[in-house]
Amino acid sequence: MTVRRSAEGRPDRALALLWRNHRPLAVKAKGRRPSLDVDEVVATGIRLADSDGLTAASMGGVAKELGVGTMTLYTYVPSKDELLELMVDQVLGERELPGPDQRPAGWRAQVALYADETRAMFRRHPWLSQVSPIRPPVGPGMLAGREYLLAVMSTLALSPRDINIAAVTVTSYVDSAASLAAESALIERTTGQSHDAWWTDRSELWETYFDVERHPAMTAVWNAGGFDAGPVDVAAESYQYGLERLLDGIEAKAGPAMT
Amino acid sequence: MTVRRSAEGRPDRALALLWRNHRPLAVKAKGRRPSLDVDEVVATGIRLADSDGLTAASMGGVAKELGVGTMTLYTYVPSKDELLELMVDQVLGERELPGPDQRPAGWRAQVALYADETRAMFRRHPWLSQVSPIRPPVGPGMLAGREYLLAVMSTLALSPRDINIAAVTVTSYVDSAASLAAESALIERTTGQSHDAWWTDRSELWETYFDVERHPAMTAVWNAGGFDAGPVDVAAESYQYGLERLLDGIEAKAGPAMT
DNA sequence: ATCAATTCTCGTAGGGTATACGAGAATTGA
DNA sequence: TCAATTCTCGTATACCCTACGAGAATTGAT
Repeated sequence: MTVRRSAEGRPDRALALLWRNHRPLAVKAKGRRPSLDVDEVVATGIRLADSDGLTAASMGGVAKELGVGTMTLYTYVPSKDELLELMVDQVLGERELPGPDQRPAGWRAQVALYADETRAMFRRHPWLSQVSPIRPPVGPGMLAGREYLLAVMSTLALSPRDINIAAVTVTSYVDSAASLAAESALIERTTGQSHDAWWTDRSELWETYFDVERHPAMTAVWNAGGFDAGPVDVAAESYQYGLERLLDGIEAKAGPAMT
Repeated sequence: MTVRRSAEGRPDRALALLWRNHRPLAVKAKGRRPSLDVDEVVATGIRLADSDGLTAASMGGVAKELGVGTMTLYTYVPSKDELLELMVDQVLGERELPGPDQRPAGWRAQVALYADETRAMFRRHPWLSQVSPIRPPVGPGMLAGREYLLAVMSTLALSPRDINIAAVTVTSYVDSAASLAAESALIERTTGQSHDAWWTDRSELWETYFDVERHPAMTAVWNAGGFDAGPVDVAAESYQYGLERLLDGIEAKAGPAMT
C-alpha cells in the first residue's frame, strides 16, 4: 500500500523548500545559529529509509540519528509529509538523464536509458514504492524527468498533445513497473522469504482448494508448461515484453522518428 | 503509498479463511456461541473503508461498528493484515467476469470487459489503491481474475509461456492504471481539492522557479499548446492510448486470434 | 556593557494505531 | 452438577505525529 501525503497548507513554502538551491538565499544575521540545515535532515531521512525502511524515517528516528530533540526538526521542515516530499524529489534528481547533446542515438535507446535510471533509483531507494506518485513533489528532480521524456517523444512525428500523452504513458508504465519490482524486492528482504518460498508455503491451494473445472484455462496453461520457470522471472520478462509492445504500438501509430 | 502486509505466520489458516465457503464446514456444538461470523467482520471492514477510508477500517473501528470489544475480532480473524486480505479477495470476486459461453466476441472486447470491471471495482473501493498488489490474497476472487485473462490470451496464437506473460502484462497495466485513477479520485475527495486547483496553487513554480533554458522540450510543448486542456483529462487519455498501443503490439507479435 | 529582538531548541501532553495476556462468561455433554 | 470448551474484552505496552510554550543563544543598537 501507499503512503498518503495530505494536503500541505502552504504551497509557496513547499516550493521554496523544494527549490531551495535555485538562488543563493540572503544571509540572515540575527538570532540563534541553526545547528543543522535542510539538506542534512533530508539526507538523514533518505539514509534511514534506505537501510531500515520508510518507517525508520520517522521524525523521532531522524532526530535521534542527528542527535537532536524530535521537535527541533520542525525548525527545518514544516511536517513529516513535507520531509517526505523533499526526500522524493532529492532521489528523483539523482537520475542521470543527459542533456540534448549527450543522449544516445534513437528514441528507443533514450527511453531505455530513462527506464534503466528509474529502475536503478527504485533499487537504491525501495521505499519509493511506498510513496504515492499522485501529486508528486513539484521540484527540480521531478521536472528533470519530465523534461527528458518530453524531449524524447518530441523526436517522433506526433502532435504536441500526443507528445505529452505518449510521455505520460511511458512514464506511467516504466515508473509503475519499477515501483512494483522494487516493492517485490523489498518484501523479499523484509520478510526474508523469496517469492518461490511464498508460493511453496501455499501449495495447499492446489491440493485442497483449487477446482480444475472452474479454471480450465489456467489448468490448460499449467499442463502445457506455461507456468514453468523460465530463464528470467515472469515479472521481469513481462516488464520487458510490455514495454517493447508499447513502444511498437507508439511507433506504428506515429510514423518513424524525425531525427 | 501502499499498505504493507507483513508475512503471516500460518498460510494454511489464511487459506482456510479465504476459501471458507468452498466446502460446508462441520458444525461444532461445544462452547459458547459466537455472536458474529467472518463474513460480517469482512463486510463491515469494507463498508467502513468505502465510506471513511482505509484508516477507518481499524480493528477498533470495525469492533465499535459491530458493537463489540476490539479484542473480540481476534476470535474471527488472526490479525489486521489477514482481515485486509479477506477484504481484498472479497472485492476482487465482485467483478463480473463471464464464463466461456457468455464472453463478448473478440479478444480485445474481452480485455476491455476485464478492464471495465476492474476499474469499476477500484471506483467502488478506492482504498484498494492503498493495498500492495504484491503477494495478493490467494483466494477465489484473485483466481477468478487470472482465469479470465488467461482464457482471453489463450485465444491468441501464443506459446503457453507467452500466454502467461501476456496475461501478466495486461493485468499489471490495467490494474496499475485503475489503481492510480482510483487514488487520484480518492485524493480529490479527501482533500476537497481538484487537480486543477492543486496545480493553480503551484503557479508560482512557473513565475518564480521554472527555468526555460533548462527545459526546452517542455517549453516547446507548452508553447505549441500540448498542455492545454483536451476533451478528456490527460490521465484517462493516456490510459486508453497506452492500452490500445499495448494490445496493438501484442497482436502484431502474435498473429491474429484463433477463434 | 546592557538589553530588546530574533531565532533555534526541545520536553510535555494528547490522540491515534495493533495486539499479548489473562480473567471471566456462556454453553454443552457426561 | 461439573469439567471442558469456546467466546468476550479490559488493561497494558509501544509506537506514531505535532501543538504549545518556556528557555537558550545570538545579534545590533544604545
